[in-house]
Amino acid sequence: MSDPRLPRYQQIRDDIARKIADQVWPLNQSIPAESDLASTYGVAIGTVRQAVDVLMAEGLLERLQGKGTFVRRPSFSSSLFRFFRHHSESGEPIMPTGKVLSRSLKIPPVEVANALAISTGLEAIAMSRMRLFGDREVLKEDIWLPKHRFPGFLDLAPEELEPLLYPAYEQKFGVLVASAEETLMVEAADETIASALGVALGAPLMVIERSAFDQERKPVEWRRSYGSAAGFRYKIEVR
Amino acid sequence: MSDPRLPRYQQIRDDIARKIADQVWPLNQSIPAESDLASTYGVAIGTVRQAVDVLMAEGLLERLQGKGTFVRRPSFSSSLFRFFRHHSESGEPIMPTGKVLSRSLKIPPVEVANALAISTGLEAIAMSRMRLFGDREVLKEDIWLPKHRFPGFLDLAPEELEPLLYPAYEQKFGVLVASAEETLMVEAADETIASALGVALGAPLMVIERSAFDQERKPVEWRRSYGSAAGFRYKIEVR
DNA sequence: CAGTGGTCTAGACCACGGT
DNA sequence: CCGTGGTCTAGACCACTGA
Repeated sequence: MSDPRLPRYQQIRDDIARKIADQVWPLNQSIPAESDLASTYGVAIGTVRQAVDVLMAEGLLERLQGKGTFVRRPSFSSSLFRFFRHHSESGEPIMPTGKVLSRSLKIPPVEVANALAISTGLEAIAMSRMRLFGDREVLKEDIWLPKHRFPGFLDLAPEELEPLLYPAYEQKFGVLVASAEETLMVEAADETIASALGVALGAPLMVIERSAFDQERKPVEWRRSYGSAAGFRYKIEVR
Repeated sequence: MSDPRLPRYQQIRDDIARKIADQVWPLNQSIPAESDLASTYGVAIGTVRQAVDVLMAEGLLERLQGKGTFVRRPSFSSSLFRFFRHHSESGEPIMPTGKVLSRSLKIPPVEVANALAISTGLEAIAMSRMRLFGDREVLKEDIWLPKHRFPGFLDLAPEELEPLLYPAYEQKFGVLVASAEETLMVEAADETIASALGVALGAPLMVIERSAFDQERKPVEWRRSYGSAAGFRYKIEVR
């Protein structure tokens, strides 16, 4: 299974997590009943429940009494789009889309290399991207990826990276973004950003730096997003 | 105990939570061993562990193997000061202080009454406050409290509300802030705010609206904070 | 109704901390 | 060494879901 020095329930957690990652148990489907798992793993049912508890806390599983235990994806991705809400005429939030402008290998700035936990001076994948609400350009993004986690990334067709990146990370490279840190600040628009977003030079910009992590909390992406501060709303639950 | 229709472990959770609130088991001290609790409550040890699991997830208890289970306070209050970081010359973050400018009873706007879950048209406690880093005024705050949770609030000496409000809420009124929702947006400074904070008229302001909740998720405070967007940094962990 | 997760029992032994 | 929490067992019965 995994490291045999770990507690049984951790080993079982790892095994279930792998089966989910390998889509042996696909998204939104139920996994075997806890009593079945207990007998296949040869442990008491309480031990299986401990493993499932951990996976529930991680957002990979959801228990529904009387129905079963279901594979879920952290609702995370939706929560990453809390900001820059633009509403349709009917008042519903619009799902933002993304359009990749360029991709290349570059040596990242030191702070990016640190954020990605790669040695300074080594190349990484650099990507420039525009986020759209409908046909309105609302967000310009500079994105960096550690190239060892994304082999062949530059060879992908642009369509494979649209409309959203995180599903592509998961399906093409098995990289699941499970958590992130965001830092928000306000800056004045310089000329390139102003023209890209169609705001006045010097207009207040909301700038969001995000470090994204996988489930082992290893960094898998760093990005910096720029958007007009007008109409910006960022809602967050604290603790 | 509490509602006898609830599962035993929930009743035990409530009883432990009450003993913590009443300081029968004070902050940073250990509570009785799980085996002791099991015999006093007359349940199996696993049931006590379930109750403690819940309280751990809520941040009220911390287990230390070999030592015991200790009463903690959600590290929350510190996390509320992530924003507007100003650094001393040595680079250490400075703890902000607060100075209450005025307190009175007023009828709050509808959206505040809703946020506090009180009937519209009823009076609430209104408070104006300035936040300081050292002797620099960096944040102006308008705060609303439901008066039934804070009897005698207007009679407190101002010193009892300084430097921080949440410890005063807890010690004087037994109101523990356990979670909050914050919404961030950027606005232009009007004349009163501009002069209060010493920024130019129309300068970009970071505006933070916060609804604070107790452990039953009942609203206990609503506030709106204004600060200059220059130098603003807000760091948040997502999911 | 059968099958699922939710609660609970009454033990056992292990790992860690401090005396 | 003892006392703490951490892991694990092998059952039991309850509550909910859907056929």
